[in-house]
Amino acid sequence: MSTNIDFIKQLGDLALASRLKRLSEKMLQDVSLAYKEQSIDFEPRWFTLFALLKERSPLSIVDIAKTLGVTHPAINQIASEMMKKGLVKASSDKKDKRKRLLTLTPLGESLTPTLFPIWQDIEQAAQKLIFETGVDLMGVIDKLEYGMEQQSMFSRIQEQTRQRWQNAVEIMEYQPVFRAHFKSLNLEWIERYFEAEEADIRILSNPESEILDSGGHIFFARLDGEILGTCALIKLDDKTYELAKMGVTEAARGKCIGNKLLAAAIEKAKSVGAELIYLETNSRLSPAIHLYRKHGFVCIPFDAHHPSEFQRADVRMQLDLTATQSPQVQERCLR
Amino acid sequence: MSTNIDFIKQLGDLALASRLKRLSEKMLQDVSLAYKEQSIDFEPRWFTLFALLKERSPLSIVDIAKTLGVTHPAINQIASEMMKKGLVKASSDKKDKRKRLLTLTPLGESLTPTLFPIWQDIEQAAQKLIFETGVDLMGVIDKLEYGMEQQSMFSRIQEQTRQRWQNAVEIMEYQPVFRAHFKSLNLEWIERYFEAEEADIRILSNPESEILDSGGHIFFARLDGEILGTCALIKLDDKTYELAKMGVTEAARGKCIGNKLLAAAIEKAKSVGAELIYLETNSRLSPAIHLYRKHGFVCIPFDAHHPSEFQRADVRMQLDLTATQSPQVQERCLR
DNA sequence: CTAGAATATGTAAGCACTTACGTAAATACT
DNA sequence: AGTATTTACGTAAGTGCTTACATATTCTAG
Repeated sequence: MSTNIDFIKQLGDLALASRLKRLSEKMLQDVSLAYKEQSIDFEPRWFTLFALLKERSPLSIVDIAKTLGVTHPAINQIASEMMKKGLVKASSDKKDKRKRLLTLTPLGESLTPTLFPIWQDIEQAAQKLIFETGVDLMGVIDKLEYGMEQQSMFSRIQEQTRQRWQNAVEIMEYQPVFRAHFKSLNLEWIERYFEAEEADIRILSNPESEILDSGGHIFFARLDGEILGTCALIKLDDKTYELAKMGVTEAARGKCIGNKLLAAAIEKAKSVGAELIYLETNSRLSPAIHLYRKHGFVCIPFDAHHPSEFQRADVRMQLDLTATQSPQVQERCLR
Repeated sequence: MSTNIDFIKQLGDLALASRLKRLSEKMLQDVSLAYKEQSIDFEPRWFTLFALLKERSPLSIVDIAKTLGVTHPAINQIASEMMKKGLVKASSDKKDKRKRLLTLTPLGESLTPTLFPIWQDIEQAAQKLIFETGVDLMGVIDKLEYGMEQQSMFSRIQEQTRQRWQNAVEIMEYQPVFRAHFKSLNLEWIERYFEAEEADIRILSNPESEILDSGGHIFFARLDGEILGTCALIKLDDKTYELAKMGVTEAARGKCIGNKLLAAAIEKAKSVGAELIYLETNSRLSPAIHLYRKHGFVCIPFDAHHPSEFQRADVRMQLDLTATQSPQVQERCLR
């Protein structure tokens, strides 16, 4: 029953996991057959536990599970099977009454001379198979395991997704048709966390006169034709701009839209010769503060004698554009 | 919960299957997480079926199972889940009423634009991970699959076992202490399949005078101190020997003991300058005949005018030692 | 020294496959 | 044409793990 797996091959790296699974299942099946053929009453899944107990025992259930990289119920189940066969026995730890310590029974120990030869056969068969591939397969598996330990497959996929989203997001400067978006995107977060103040309404209703006419800029993030985020750069003087009115719609969070908007604003400020970007925010907006930090903004003292235009402001930050950006910050912002 | 898997590594190639299994399980888990994180209602195990139906449909259950290398109940279960979600629909084949043909529903088709991007993310994440190993992993898996298709892991293990047994078997020439073994080993098979004849009793009871004194040889196979098989070489004339009285005890069949005994006998005959080995046997002893064939013996006509000493003889074979042995025969005998 | 957190274990249920087996339809073989 | 075999499929139960949860100890911080 040889199956034609060309289709699976054609799926490429996507089917990696499926193929590895099938491969391992077939191997374990064959090993099981080999035991049966020599009428050895031993299951392949007992092997790691047996080998571990042979080398160091007694060991507690959880210790074993950790060492073998499986969950403790798995060990529990395997151990109870082996106990039924009389290969393993359990005793409770004198010092820690929760622990149940496993050891091989004399019968278990006495099985070794029977098992050892067939293990050698299995190992050599595997070795020859691996040799045919011309690759140090165990080394490759080591590297795969190491790579996944460093960064899980899940996190790697996430990273790809973030990158894709970021590439798809388009940053644009203000156009009159975006006026309504500028207002609604900002009211969304203001009304969610605070209350709209008089200054909010004035600025959001008249972005041209309040921001653009005095030399400021407003940016919009568009994804698949939809405007999902905005932020403004208000000119304070020739060397100083204020970052304000940054908002990303709830549904589009996690797509790094804020990241890209902020990067665009900083880029623009640099290109028009600014030396400092200043901003006011609220301590409750920790994701925003985290984003500012990521881009190099640092907190400055909140001087109560110099009150903000906004009641909600309780944090002030700034970014010194004359300082050379640290490589770490640059790298972070690409994520 | 990073587990310290040094112990597993130490097991080497023996733990290959376990490690592959754990690796694939972790990957599939992470892929499942990635779907969930993007709130995509899709299970990793649907993937191959979905991709296959997308490319070519309709397809019957068994066809799909074969193409994807799993059993048909697996497809049945996956399909019924996907049908519950409205992604797949079934229709019966007009030509063959046994068949149930699967296709994607329009809803299923419409899922593609959602799925495609995340598949790309997964593929690229896998690609990067593989790249870190510095090896063409898919190529290696191809080779492993091909290698196991050529010869299953089971058969490879068997081969190793046979080789090990063969190496452990020790061939010795006659010593007086072996006289009883010579008799019992032969009576075992003679009485099982036939009846001991007068000539049997005479030869088995007096091997020295009947075989050795006239220039013959008797060989014994010993494994772990036990005598498990024997065979004799009777001198007919300076250039011709007869192979006879070959017997391996029932319990030790399958350990290639006969193979090694026969090889030793042929070797001895060559070394004493024989040009032909002749033998008589019975057609019911097909394993023995197969063994003789393996070593290059060929059947010769059974000339009834020239009767055998034994009633049971109905097959005559011979091996021409002057002919150069074909490489195939040589290779076969090493197995 | 004591409440709450952490740890070790057991048990149940779930999951993604498998094997085993039964039925219906198609095909092969006289 | 009629019977035996093969093929397609469904269903039930098994397998070897997992997650989820309950319970008993031990540790730890105030």
